[in-house]
Amino acid sequence: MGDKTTRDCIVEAADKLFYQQGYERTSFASIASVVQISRGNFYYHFKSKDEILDAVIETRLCTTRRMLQQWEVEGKHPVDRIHRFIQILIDNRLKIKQYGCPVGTLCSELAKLDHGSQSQASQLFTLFRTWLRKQFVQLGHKSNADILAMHLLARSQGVAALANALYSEKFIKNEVKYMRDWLNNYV
Amino acid sequence: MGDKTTRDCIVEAADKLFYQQGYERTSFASIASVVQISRGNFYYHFKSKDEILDAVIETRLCTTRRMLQQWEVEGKHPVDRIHRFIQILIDNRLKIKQYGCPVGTLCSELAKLDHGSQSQASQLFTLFRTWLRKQFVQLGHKSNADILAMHLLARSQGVAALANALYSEKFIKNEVKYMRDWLNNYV
DNA sequence: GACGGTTTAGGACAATTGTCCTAGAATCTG
DNA sequence: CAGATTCTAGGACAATTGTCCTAAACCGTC
Repeated sequence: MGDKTTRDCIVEAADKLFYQQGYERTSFASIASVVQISRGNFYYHFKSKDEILDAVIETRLCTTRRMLQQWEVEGKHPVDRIHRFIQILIDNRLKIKQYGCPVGTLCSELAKLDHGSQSQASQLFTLFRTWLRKQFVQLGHKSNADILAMHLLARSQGVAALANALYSEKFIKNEVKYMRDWLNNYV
Repeated sequence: MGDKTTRDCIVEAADKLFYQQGYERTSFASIASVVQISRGNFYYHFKSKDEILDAVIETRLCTTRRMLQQWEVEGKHPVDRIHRFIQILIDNRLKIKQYGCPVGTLCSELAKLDHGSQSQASQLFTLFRTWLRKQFVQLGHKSNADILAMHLLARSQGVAALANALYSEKFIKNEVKYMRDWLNNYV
């Protein structure tokens, strides 16, 4: 476990399991067996299961913010940065075809559970939305930058959803090529 | 309940609840309270909960097949028929923003549960895929008809997923307009 | 009205769930 | 070393889950 605190280990394991099995499906027992702590020990670190979910979302928000910031540094041109966004579909294609998009599937599950952390989870989308919009604005699309950002976000969501349902890697590659062409023709 | 059999009532209620709350979340008790039968009575009609799921999927497959057949009759031109497909996003926009796409969310949940009926559920997608492909073939796109079918399917999935996550009706309308333009420019 | 198959109600079952409690171990502080 | 604080283990708790069982109600047929 290294030098990470028990709390961090719980959040890390929960993050992974929530993605792979879903939030509700993941029990305290299954997290405990991964982290190797007793079931009763959770309640020293978290008051409830919902609180673990909040911590997981918070972690994901931080990670995503950092990632987007990093992309901002690496990509010289806005087009390069948007291409970097599209690239995550390729990079994560194995996990996507198996578990779908971590953001999309979590939001979908929480919506069905009518869970209170729903709006927090959707902030993950907002992060990408705002970031993409910024890039499109820099490309001169002031009036419809948000439309374009949402469009690209939806496209990637659709790719993830279908690739997961049909368990197809090839489809991801097809669509990514399509998206790249779209982007290059648009700017 | 009319003259429908108890079995039909169970499947109907389960269908609705599976969509609104998810498969795992929906308990026998909650179905029972809708159909107004005792919990123990289920096992006369179904051997297990999985069997109810199978029946629900089977029903959805039948309904979808009928609907696609109907569209085939109503739409004179293949383009009209594809537009009819896009139109479901508008027709079901209220439910979509609240619960997502019934096909997409079910497949996503079953994938996470690693459920045996996963492939059955994804047949729902295949139904649309085959139907759309057929329309594109009739439009003369022989070599990439399947690519186009999958593309449109993914677009609609993405719209549903995002509209659900951000609870936005307006976004659906935006994207539908976009999809219609795409279709008209393509053919 | 008596019979036999179909359908139903309601409770029992073990397992699992999230939650809570308490006693003890570990760690830090003086 | 003594004491206080932080952390942990493990069991108890009620509630809920899917499943199963049995007896009674229903219903058409003789």
